[in-house]
Amino acid sequence: MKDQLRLAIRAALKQCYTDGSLTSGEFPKEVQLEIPKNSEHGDFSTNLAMTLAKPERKAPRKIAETLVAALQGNSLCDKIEIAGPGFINFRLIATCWYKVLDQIMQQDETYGYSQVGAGKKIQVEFVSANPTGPLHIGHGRGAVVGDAVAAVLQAAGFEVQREYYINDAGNQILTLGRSILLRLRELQGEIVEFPEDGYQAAYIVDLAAKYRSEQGELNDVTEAEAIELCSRFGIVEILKWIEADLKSFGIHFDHWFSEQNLYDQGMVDQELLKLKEKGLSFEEDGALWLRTTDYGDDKDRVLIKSDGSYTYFASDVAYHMEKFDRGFDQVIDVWGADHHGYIPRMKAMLAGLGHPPEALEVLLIQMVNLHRDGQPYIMGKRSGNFITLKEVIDEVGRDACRFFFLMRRCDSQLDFDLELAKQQSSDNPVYYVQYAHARVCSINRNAAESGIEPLQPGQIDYNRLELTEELALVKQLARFPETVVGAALSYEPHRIIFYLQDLAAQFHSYYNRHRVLVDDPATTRARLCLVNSVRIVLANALQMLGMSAPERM
RNA sequence: GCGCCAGUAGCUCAGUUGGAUAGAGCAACGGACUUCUAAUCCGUAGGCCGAGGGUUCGAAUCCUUCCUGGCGUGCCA
Repeated sequence: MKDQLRLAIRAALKQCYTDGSLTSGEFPKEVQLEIPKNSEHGDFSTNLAMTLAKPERKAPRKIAETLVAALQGNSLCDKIEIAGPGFINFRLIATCWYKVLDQIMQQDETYGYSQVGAGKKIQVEFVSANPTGPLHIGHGRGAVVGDAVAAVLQAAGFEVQREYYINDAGNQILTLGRSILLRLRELQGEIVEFPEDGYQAAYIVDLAAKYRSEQGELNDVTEAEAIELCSRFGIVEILKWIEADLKSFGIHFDHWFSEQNLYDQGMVDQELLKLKEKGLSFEEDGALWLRTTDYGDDKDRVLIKSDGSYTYFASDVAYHMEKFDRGFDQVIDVWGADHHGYIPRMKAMLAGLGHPPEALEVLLIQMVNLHRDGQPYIMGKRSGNFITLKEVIDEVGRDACRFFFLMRRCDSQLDFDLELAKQQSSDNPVYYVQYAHARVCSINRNAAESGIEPLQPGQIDYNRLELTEELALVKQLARFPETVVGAALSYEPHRIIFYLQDLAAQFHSYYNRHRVLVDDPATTRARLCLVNSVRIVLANALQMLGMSAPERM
């Protein structure tokens, strides 16, 4: 709809240039069309005349008049007006809008999906929590946002890969193995001193017990081998937990990428060599450094420490180079906001190796503050009230959980109230949206009971939809595809959540004011078509974001 | 000190990437179930968009200087 109008405006502008009524020959890269907040200003509005004021050296309103004259007689609009400082406001013919309903009924579960990203490969790497413990609430937000970003991109036609990077190398893995081993020795009756920097949590004891019952005791191996065995066992078990949690959230990854594998394949050394050959790295104080300050970082960064071990940055360099080798046009990393200091060095590394820094987009996920009944819920790792993601999902349910995580822009902090999220009341926006869907389904059941036949394309008389609320609903439905595209291109899935709430509100209001099933069959059919279009859009949006669209509530 | 993010109604937040009179949900107050599900709707009230300066036809949005909160600033992960 919008695109058609945009084309018409472009054509009009071109005509003005050829007939000489406008002279600058200036063509904006894109004709800006917006939906005015105030519906009296029409369906769409453009500021074109104002942007042309400077090159044309004429008053905006004069230019607008010229453009409007050229636009007369096109088949889309029934009213074109000049307003304010030079806006051109368009009101489309109602029958134009009603075509959207045909489109929705016809496309059904594919309505809202597009091909704007066709041919582009994007990778979204998210969660990537260390396999040293269960996922917590903060991981949950990153998981849902990452998954939703991926889903929205897919809906816009991009080829998307979801990837989980497993940090299964390095110090914390040693600590994990050591911690399990010590607990295992305890179970074997030894008295051990548990170090401060070990993992204290109870699940380590569980892992030790499981090791003991499945693998037996560890007596005839060296310390190093024992730690190694425990680490590997722990990683596998914990990854099983993580995968199960994510699965209960409806999230699955296309690819699990092991850091250790990067080392085993020699890729880290290979990439470090490349950096050296390009003269980007240097040795100092017995360590190997990357000169990231050449590309805007405020400090150079260590790749290999003076004791010969690698930093995480070293494997991250190799990992990201490997991502681009796989042919992605865009790589998205979803990180906790506390890692933001890492971005400059990553971008510097990419620039040094000849990749445009924009090819990596880092989405920072701000903190989640847990609340219960309005009171902050303090989580100490030491204290007993540490709450895992699994417990949250079990308590509030998958749909509510996902909805709450998507309700905010990801770079603003999120207050998550456990009581509110599980409340099945009007305070809870999840049910508000789902209820709208269930209501349409209920109308359909009633329609079927009273013998109304299923809708046939072509037998619907849209002129029966003459109420202003009905036209407004149709316009809202027409906005869904562009909302999805906008959410995809800006990596902002929360836009769809707000769209859903707006649509549900409009529907509930309409439902309360007017009956769908009325005496007149033609009106009934037209209204059934309208509310079912609402149902389809609600279902598509919910489904896209991994939530259910219940038929009854 | 430096860097990143945020600051919009009493609370939690949107604001279509610079557009017209700044919006929604809670909370408050007053109404609507004999009618397709009241997990709903209708109405009232609520604002110096943190503060100052700048850019222009036009700023919550862009540039700048401050103020407040969070996070970061390791040869930690």
